[in-house]
Amino acid sequence: MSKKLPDEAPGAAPRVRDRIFQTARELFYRQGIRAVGVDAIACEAGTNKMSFYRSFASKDELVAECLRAQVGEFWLRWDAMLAPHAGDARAQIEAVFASAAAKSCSENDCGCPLSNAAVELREAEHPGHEVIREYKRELRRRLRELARETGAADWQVLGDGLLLLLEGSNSTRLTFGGRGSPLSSAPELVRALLAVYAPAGRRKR
Amino acid sequence: MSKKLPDEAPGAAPRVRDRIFQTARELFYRQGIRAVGVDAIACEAGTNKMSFYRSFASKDELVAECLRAQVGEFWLRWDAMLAPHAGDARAQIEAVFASAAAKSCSENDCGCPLSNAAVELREAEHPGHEVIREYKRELRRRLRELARETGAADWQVLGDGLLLLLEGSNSTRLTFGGRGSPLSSAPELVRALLAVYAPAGRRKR
DNA sequence: GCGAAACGTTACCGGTCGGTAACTTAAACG
DNA sequence: CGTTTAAGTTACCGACCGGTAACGTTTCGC
Repeated sequence: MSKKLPDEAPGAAPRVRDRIFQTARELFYRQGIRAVGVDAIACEAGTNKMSFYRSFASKDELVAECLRAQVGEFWLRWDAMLAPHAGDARAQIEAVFASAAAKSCSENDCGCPLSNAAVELREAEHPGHEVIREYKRELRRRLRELARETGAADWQVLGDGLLLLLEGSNSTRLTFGGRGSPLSSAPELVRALLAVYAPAGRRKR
Repeated sequence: MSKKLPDEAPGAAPRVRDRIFQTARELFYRQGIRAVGVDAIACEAGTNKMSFYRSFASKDELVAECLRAQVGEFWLRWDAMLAPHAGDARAQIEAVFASAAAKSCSENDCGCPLSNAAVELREAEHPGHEVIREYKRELRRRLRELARETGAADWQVLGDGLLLLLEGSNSTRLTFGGRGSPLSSAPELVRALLAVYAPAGRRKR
């Protein structure tokens, strides 16, 4: 606490660890986790492998930490996205899918980094597994909660439907292009599901 | 054509190339493409690396051929699955999702091998890319065709909805367990979408 | 100024990667 | 029989993998 951290100075070079971390997140997301070695990460971050291992115990630990950071930032954006429509679950759901559609339509989007990591990391003992698993469970929980707040009787099914549409949008992103892809239909499909499962359009409480 | 092929004899050892091919497909699917080396494939197939390269030009070519075989077998199963309900697009759609749900609920299922390959193979020049791309386009085309045959006015959107639900089911398979997973709700969600987009329940022609 | 972190540099380790050369063995064929 | 073909065997290649040891250099707090 008494340490003076010369970080956060605008224009100043960030600490090596942070540079490595951000570089790794970018490379992992764009090229895939298994396709990027620690040498490439360190080099791209403007340092070398030795400095890498001074900041991270292993590549697997770095991967897990990248995934944790991804989850944390995602929920921050999630909360900020739902806040303007507090109390209106229907609007919140539509905001989620509008945001997902917008992000996916942008160039250079590679889908959900957590889902992609689940495909790449198949060894059962990888430290990233728990991160992915916990994230997906939480995502399902939140979507079901939103579905419940719409007043839908079958809110579990509706929530799972939202989850499947969201995951499907992420999954198709790598093969279908941004515009004209099936995920541009997602917002309309969400409204269709809402029309079936929460037909009254009644707001929470 | 004058060659006598001593293959297909029941109980006889298949040709080396076929053994390698089937072994590779299994290992690629279970452990991931990048996680399996040609040495492991050859060894698991009961032969060695040299025999591998006598049958396949490179690992990338083997991967592409595995993906092509997967696509071919998938459409064979697809056609066989739809045949009993010829002329009834609604029943055909439900058959597709019932089959997908059944397969996903089984143990050891790892989702769609083509979607997984799309995540693992990010180099733009990989020969497997075209296979994946063509398969996904064809899948979308067929689902939209089925949607159109239900008489739905917005059959493009309905078809894309079916695609997203299917891809979402595949994507969630690696993180959520077989039973009680969101994909068990998929058949019910399909009926909901059909109720919205093809409410008359009218059959083709 | 001084000690102590933080960081850069070089070399190295064993292992595995995809891929190849050269040689041997065995079986199928006429 | 001899020839051809498929297949097994061994050794090897350069490159890269994740990870480490040892040693300089810079920078910062005190």
